[in-house]
Amino acid sequence: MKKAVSKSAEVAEVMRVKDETLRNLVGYQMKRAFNVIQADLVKTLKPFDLRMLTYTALVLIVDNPGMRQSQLADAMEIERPNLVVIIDELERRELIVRDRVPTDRRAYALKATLAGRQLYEKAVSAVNAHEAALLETVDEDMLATMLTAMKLIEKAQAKG
Amino acid sequence: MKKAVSKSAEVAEVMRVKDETLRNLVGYQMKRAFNVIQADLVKTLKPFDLRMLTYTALVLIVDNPGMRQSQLADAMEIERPNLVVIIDELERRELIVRDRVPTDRRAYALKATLAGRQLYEKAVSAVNAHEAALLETVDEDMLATMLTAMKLIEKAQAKG
DNA sequence: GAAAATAGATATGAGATATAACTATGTTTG
DNA sequence: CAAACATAGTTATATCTCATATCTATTTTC
Repeated sequence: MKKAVSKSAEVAEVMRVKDETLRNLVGYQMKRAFNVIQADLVKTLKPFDLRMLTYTALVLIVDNPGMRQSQLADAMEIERPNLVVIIDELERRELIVRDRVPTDRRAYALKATLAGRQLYEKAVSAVNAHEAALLETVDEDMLATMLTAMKLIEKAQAKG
Repeated sequence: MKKAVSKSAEVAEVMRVKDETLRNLVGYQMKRAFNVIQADLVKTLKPFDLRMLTYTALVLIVDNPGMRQSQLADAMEIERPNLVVIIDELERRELIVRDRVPTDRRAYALKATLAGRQLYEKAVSAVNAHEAALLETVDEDMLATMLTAMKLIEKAQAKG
C-alpha cells in the first residue's frame, strides 16, 4: 500500500467529480445511505450465515407462526417463486418447518424451530445493536423525522 | 377481476402480518421507501430507454466532461468491470464517446455527444419532475432533515 | 531497464428479481 | 355434481446488479 500520490491521483484530486445534478435527487442520496446500511447489515449477518432475505424471512416467520408462503411473499414484497428457495434454505438448516395446513392441503404453515428461534434472538440483537452504532451520529428527532418521511414515501406509491 | 372475498383473503385480513421487529430498523423502512422511489424512477426513465445506472453514468459524464472510466466507477461506487458494459451501451447509442487521453494512452476521456446532452436535458427534467410529484406529501423541512440524516449515515460508513 | 502499479477489458459467478408454465388442490357455477 | 376457474406452491428460465480474478497495454517507480 504505497501512499505516493501518482499522476492520476493528482488529477483525480484536482478534478473532483461534480454530482450536484444527482445530489438534488432524494433517490440518489437514499441509495447511497442505504448502501452503507446494507453493507453493515450484510457484515452483521455473516456470522449467522444469514443474508438480508433469509434474515427477513426468519424474523417474519418467528413473529407470525403458522404463516403461509404466499402471505410471507406478500409481506416481503417478493414473488412467490423467489421465496421458495429462501424457505428451502431455512428448512434445510432446520430453522423452520413447513407444516401442512389441515384445512388446505395446498398450503404450508411456516413455523420456526427451537434452533430458528434461538438464531432469531441472537441475530435480531446483533442487527439492532449494529444499526444503533451506525446511526449514533443521527439524533433521535432527526431519526424520527426521517422515519416519518420514509413512511410517507412508501404510502405515496403507485400513483402512475 | 372478481372481487369476491375468498377464504384465504379472509384469513389474510384477519391475520395481518406483524413486522414490528423489522419496522424498528431504519434499513428496513429505507429499503421500502427506496423501492417506491426506484420503481418510479425506472418508469420515468423507460421512455428514454435508460436504466438507473445508464442514467447515472450519462449525467455524470455530461457534468464532468473528460472524466476517466475509473473516476466514474469510483463516483458511482461500482467496480470497473461493471462500468465497461454501461459505457459500451452509451457509446453504442452514440450518447457518449471514448476519446483517447493524449498523455495516457491507457485511459479514455469520456465525453457526451450532442445527442447525449440532449437526452440528458430531457431525462433530468423528467426525473426531477417525477420525484417532486412523488414527494409532494413530504414537506420541505422534513425533506431537508431526511437528506441531512442520510448524509450523516453515508459518512458513518466503514467503521467496522 | 526490470518490477510494480494502473486503465481498461474479459470471463465468470452469486444474488435478487420477474414471468411463464406446471401440479395439486380448492372454489365457483352452469 | 361436473366443468371451469382460482389458488398454493413449485420448476424453469431470463435479466439485472454487483463482485472477483485475470488478461493486455501502458505508465511509473526503483
